Amino acid sequence: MESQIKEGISAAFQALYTHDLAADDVALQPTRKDFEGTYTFLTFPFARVSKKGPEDTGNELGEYLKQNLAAVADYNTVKGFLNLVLSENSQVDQFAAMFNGTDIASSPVFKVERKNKTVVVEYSSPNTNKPLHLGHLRNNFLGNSVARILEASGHKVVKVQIINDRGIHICKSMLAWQRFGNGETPESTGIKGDHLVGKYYVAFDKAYKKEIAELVAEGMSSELAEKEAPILKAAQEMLKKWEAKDPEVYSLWETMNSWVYAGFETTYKRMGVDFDKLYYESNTYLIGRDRVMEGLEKGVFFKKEDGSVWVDLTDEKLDQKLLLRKDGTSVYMTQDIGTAIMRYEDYPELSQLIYTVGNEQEHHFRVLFAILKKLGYSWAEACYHLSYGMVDLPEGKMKSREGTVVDADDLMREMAATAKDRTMELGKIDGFTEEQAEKLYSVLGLGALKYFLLKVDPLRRMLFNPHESIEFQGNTGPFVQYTYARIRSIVRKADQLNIDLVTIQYEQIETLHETEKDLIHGIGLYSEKLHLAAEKSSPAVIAQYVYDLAKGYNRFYAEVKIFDEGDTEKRNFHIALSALTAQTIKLCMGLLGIDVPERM
RNA sequence: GGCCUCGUAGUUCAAUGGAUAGAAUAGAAGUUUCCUAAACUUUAGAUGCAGGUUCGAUUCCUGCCGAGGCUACCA
Repeated sequence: MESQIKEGISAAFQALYTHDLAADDVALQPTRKDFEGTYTFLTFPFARVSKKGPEDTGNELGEYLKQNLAAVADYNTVKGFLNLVLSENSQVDQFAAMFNGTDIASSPVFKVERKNKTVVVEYSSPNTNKPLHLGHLRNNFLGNSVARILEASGHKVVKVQIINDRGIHICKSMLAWQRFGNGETPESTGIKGDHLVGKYYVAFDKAYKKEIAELVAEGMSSELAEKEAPILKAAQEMLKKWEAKDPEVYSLWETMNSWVYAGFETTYKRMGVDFDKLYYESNTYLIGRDRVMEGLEKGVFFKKEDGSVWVDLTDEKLDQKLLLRKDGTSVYMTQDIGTAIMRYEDYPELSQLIYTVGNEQEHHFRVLFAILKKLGYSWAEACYHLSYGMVDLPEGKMKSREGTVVDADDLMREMAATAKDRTMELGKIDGFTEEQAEKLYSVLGLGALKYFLLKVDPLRRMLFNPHESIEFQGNTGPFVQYTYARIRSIVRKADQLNIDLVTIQYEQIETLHETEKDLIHGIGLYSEKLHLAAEKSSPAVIAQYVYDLAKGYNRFYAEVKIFDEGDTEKRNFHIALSALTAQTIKLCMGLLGIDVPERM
């Protein structure tokens, strides 16, 4: 539809002003609600071409389109705004072309052109010393949704994560467990593995702070005390032993990590995210170290007197960066270099490598990409940091050591509980089995949470109030889910009545309700929105779109009698339009990783 | 100090340089005779401040004020 109009405007410029304006260069925008029309064309920039005022230009173009384009039934011009009113015929045609019964995949609007490109999308990538929290939820939902969006746009997508399983943080948990753990295990305590390990991370911090306080009391400066606290020294010693593969340390490390992985697995499953390939820092840091040593030999990097290895990025205005400590151990950057190289070796055909990581690490990734480039990897250009804003609480930033984090497992559980309360109040689970009801609560709670976190532009930092943020009314996941469930109810009824949606006589439908026009137009925007979302790596585009669609449907639902309609073809059309809307909603919610219920 | 984000209704979010700045929520008033009121309708309410570019600025530029992040031999 849109391309028809663009062609028409292009032709009009040729016919009226003998001016070349490629159809692709015609910019159309949606007509504002207060004016009649569907598409609006701005004539301000073309006053020079037409040698007339914007309003006259609009009138001339409008008249030409009305005469020569069947789709344009009428027009109106306000200042430089040419509003085009579509003919009802053309809109019915547009619907007929989009609707293909229940077989959505074969519908032209939803058809996907497979591109021969592989995109690697990284997300989650937690440390293994503590459980996942609210920040990880935004990360996982965002990365997973972007992967789905790219997949739906025709790319081959590989979902990966780097598991930060080595380093000083896990040594802290290990040390604390050794000293204070009394042999506790997830089995012995009934505590989920990731939470148990997290408990000892907190215990370490407590002991560390206590030691600092004691040293300061003995007269040491707090700055020095932070470095000299014996328990920290012991953790650093443990890291060295780990890198030397000391059997006792290594075995404890394997045990505690396995607890954490079992815990993460449960959480991911509940979140509805998964991965195609996992990378472990304990493997990649070795590659990173080798490549750094190679770079050192080639003179890309340099060594300081104390033996530490650095890269000089002052030419890129990025300062110097440490790559290997003087004791030879690796830092975060070292392993990230190795991870990137491994990924490229695993997927040499990749055209993009997306890192879903918070905006606090923007500097880190600028440095990483600059280093990869300096090492001569042409694919460094294909690396992209999908940065997103932090999730803040009303009292400020979440701090895991101060216990102000919102735990992912707790939050998901609470969401489902709220969904249950709400559903019970409304008395909507007649005929549900216990199992179906529980499933529904989980779908609704998770839908509310995912939608809440995804509807905001990723770049923005956002506020999460645990007690107020998640609603089930208005611009929310459950609102969209409810709209879907309502339509499914209609389609079930139509099935019972043996209504045939495939052989609708569209030529008998001569008039359309305003809400029907809006819906047809809205559904037609799907592929445009999908591409925009892919281009911007922004699920928020999809969330806004599907909300508008659902809202439009609810208006239709309230204003149009769907079954109670004398004209059989019209009735069938109402149902078909409902069915196509439901299909579109399901598809969009799928892009966000949100399930839709058949009943609620 | 330097670099990077961001300041929109009471609150949480929208707005490729375009019309009278959209939603949701909280507030006020309504809607239940096909289909699910987790819905629909009406109403009131906002661009931090000061300049500049433009026919036109929430959007681009400059300065100021305010919030956050980065600037680790943490990850």
